[in-house]
Formats: sequence, C-alpha cells, structure tokens
Amino acid sequence: MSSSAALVLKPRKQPVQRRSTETVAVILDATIQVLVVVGKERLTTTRVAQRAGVSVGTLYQYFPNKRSLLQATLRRHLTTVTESIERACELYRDEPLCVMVPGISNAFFSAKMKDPKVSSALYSVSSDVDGKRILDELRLRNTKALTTVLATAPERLAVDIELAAFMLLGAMTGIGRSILEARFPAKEHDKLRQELANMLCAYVGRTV
Amino acid sequence: MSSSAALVLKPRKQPVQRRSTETVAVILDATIQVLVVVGKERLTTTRVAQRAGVSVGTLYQYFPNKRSLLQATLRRHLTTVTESIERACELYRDEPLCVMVPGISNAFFSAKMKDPKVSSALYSVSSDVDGKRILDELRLRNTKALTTVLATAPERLAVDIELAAFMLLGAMTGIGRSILEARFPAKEHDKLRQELANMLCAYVGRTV
DNA sequence: TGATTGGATGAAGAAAGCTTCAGGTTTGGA
DNA sequence: TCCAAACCTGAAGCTTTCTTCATCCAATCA
Repeated sequence: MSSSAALVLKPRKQPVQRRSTETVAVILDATIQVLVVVGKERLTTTRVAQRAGVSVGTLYQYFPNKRSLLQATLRRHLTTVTESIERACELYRDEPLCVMVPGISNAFFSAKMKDPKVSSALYSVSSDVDGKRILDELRLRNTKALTTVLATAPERLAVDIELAAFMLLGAMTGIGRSILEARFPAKEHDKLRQELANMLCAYVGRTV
Repeated sequence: MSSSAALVLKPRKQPVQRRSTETVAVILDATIQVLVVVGKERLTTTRVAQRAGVSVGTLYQYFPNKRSLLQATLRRHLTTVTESIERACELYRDEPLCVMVPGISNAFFSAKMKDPKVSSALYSVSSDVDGKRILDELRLRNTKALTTVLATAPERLAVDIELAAFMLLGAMTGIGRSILEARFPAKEHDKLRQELANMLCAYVGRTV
C-alpha cells in the first residue's frame, strides 16, 4: 500500500447521478479526440479537460491519474473490437471453415477500420506498460472465442486448434495494423478486407 | 526555422576520433538496455548516460535530444531486420514460391526473435510520432524487396504482386509481434516459425 | 424550503527530467 | 614536447505537466 498503490485503476469516485455519468463519457471521448489531433506525446490532462469542457479537477475526480485515463480509453475501444469478434464467433458456430473464417475476419476488419484515425491513434497507448496488460487480457478473450468456434467446424484442422487461433489472430491484427499505419485510403479497404479473408482461408484450408 | 527546428535528426557533432565513435555505440547500447530494463516510460537521458558510463553532457554532444536518441536506437535495430529480409530476397530469387516464401519468412523470424526482449522493448519506441516515420521508411524498403523477388518466381500469383507483398509482410510482422507480446518461451519458437511459413505458403500457393 | 450529498472549479504546489555550458581532460599531429 | 582540437563532465536552470484542495454550485429528499 505504498508507492505502487498508484496503480489503482478504478475511478476514485463512481458516477452516481446522471450528470456525472455523462461527464465521464465526455472525458473519454475528449481523450480520443485529443489523441487523434495532437498525439499521445502532447496529450495533457489539462488539454483533455479543456476539450471535454470541464475543469481538470473534474477529470481527476473520476480518474486517479493520467495513466488510468489513457487505460480506460484504450480499454473501451479495444473492447468493442473484441466484442465484435465474439459476436461473429457466436454467429458462425458449426459453419464450414471457409465460411466461418472469412466471417470472423470481416467482422474484425470492419470493427477495426470503422474509425481508422482512432484505431491508429490508440496504438501509441497500447504500447505502454499498462496498455500491454489490456492487450494481453483481450488477446486471451479473442483466442478463447476463436478456439471455441474453430472446434465446432465440420472439418479437422491440420494443426492444433489453439495454434491455429493464435496464427489467425496474429495475422488479422498484424495486417490490420499495417493497413492503418500505411494509411491506405478507405477506397482500398474492401479489397484488403477480401484479401485478408483469402489469406486466412487458404491457411485453414489445409485440412487433413 | 523556429520551434519545429527541434526535429533535427543528425548528431550535433560527428564522431571524429575513435574514442567518440565508441562512445556513440556505447550510448546506443545503453539505450536499449535501459529500454529493456525499465521501459520507455522511465527511460531518462541521465539513466542512459549512467548506464553507458558517460555523463549526460556527452550524450547531448551526439544526440540533440532524447527523441533523436530513441530514433537512432530504433533505426539501428530495425535496419538489421530489414537487411536480413533483403539478403533473403536476394538469396531466393527465381526459386519457386514454396521455397522462396518460407525462406524469407524464416529469415525475418530469426532476425526478429534473435533477441526477444530487445525487439519487444522497441515496440514502445516505434509507436511514437518519429518512430512511425522510420517504420514507414523501412516498410517501403521491405515491400520493394519482396515485390521484386516475387516477380522472379516461376509461378504466377493469384493477385497483384504488390498486394501479395504487403499481405505477406503484414502477416509476418503481425505474427512476430504477437509472439513477442504473448511472451512465448523460446522453446516454442521453432514450431511457430514453421507455422508462419506454412501460412504464408498456403497463401501464395493459390496460384492461377 | 432547508439540509445533505454529489459534482465542478482552477490557481498553485511540487516533482520530474530535459538540456545547457563553463571549464577540465585526452588525443594526435607537428 | 607542445598545442589545438576533440572530447568529456555534471551541477543547476528551466520548462512542462501532473495533481491537489479549498471553495463554490447543483441536485435530491424530507
């Protein structure tokens, strides 16, 4: 309970009334906006508060420090992507691999590319010490979901299901990141989405 | 030439005598070590200098600011990986895809996994504003090299060569990153390397 | 309507770390 | 050997930004 107690993640005060619940959401949105506009390097709590239209003090009422603010923002974003994957996994249960895999891949792609600037800006947050924990956590959820559906496919995979899930996820996120970082115009996204699905299909197509 | 002049990348002084050339190398090594041990968040120029066994002043003699120090460190590392890819591209020219692609993939993998902690630690640097420029630059080199060899393969690819090169690179780097971030034990690396090659092979195996 | 709790404010304290610079040391050629 | 250039030193200035807290406003309920 000494110095490392600063790692507390929870807001120091839970929103009770409606007003403050909105305030928290506004602050989180502002964080993303500041991140997109000036980047993580020049993001300051004062700037975020300004953008949110509240005072810094208010911000610190719900987030114990800058870190936790960034963490919460990242988590909120990545969680939507993960949920998207989970929904797709649910949806394509029992389907053949050549239907299931593209379906999941496309769901991921759409979620990730919905707002390229936001996804892109958040990469800088995810590479921090705390960001990595969040990534780990969500990677686990994704892997679990994928492993589970893969097991329901009628075909038998050429390799260990867990390994396959890991590879698929790695390729998806990696190619997604590359597309974002290379700043492909939205026009090209459809082609890329399709090609990603093709690659993953080819991979799982190597059935026994 | 006002405030943004701080983006200068070049050392403010070029090493002339042997002594200082060594000093620069020592500082770069120390930077990686500090990065690995305490992470980018807590890396300070003083700490780097200390680790390098020189004074901060010396550090600032060769690097105009902290940014440029980090940039130089990142560039040195990524360049070795890129050169590894380029060598492999040279080596597998004219080979069939099922030889060429695994060859290149393995070369990449080995270079990236040679020192997992270092590769891993540098991810936090690469997501900064300046780091992105370096990534862009090297991504371009990699894409070019890959595109060039792919064109020499006896088979015809099912898609645009540039697109294929991009996808292959994205999958390689993405899976590489996932492996690093998930902290797989070195024992598993061989299996993973093999599986990566398999995936890429399956992808390019879709010949016309 | 008065009391109580929740919510918001923002100037200022405090810490942290980057960067400078005046002065000392080493190198290597003449 | 001697000197000029190259190199190194590190305490301290300076800036930046996080974070606090005393105080005021708003909402809810008896």
